[in-house]
Amino acid sequence: MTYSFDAELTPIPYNPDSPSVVDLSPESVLRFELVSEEEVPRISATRPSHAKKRDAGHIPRPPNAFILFRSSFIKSESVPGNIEGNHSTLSKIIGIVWKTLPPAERELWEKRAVQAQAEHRTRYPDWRFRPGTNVDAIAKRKTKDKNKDRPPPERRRRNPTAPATKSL
DNA sequence: TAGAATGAAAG
DNA sequence: CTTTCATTCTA
Repeated sequence: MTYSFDAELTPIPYNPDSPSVVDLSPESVLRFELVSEEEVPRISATRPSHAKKRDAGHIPRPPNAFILFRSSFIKSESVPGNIEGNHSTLSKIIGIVWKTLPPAERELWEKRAVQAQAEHRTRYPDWRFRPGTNVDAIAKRKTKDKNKDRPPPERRRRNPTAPATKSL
């Protein structure tokens, strides 16, 4: 058996001080930043994360490759706000772009996600993804428990893959 | 074991 | 609202 491996499999230069693995990302170009001290009160390490009002100290999950890509995409101002400032639509577009991304780039983002995970894990070694620890989730759970007899309305997400009456 | 669900960004 | 991915949870 002869397996052929790509000789250009990027050895991943693990440099603690080297932020970029491959200068293929737009961030590498984002070297200058016009940050007005006036505009920046003292955000310190407080992440903008406005996803949901969480108690201070809530540790957000590490971003996925897609999330990183989307953030970079929007940050890159690829789509001027005057064209579309709605992230809902942007997400759709970026989603398509993501699908059209070349495998190489996709892997690149994946590696970035892995790095983010590693960093996150280093910062919060004991952190763990715990879905259902939020009040919202708990409330939903209770609701489900009450209505556990009746299946919830089909969620408009993903495709149901028709179970095809699975008789057990 | 496999599917469901939640959570992440962000304006 | 919307995306995809990852991790967790439940049946």
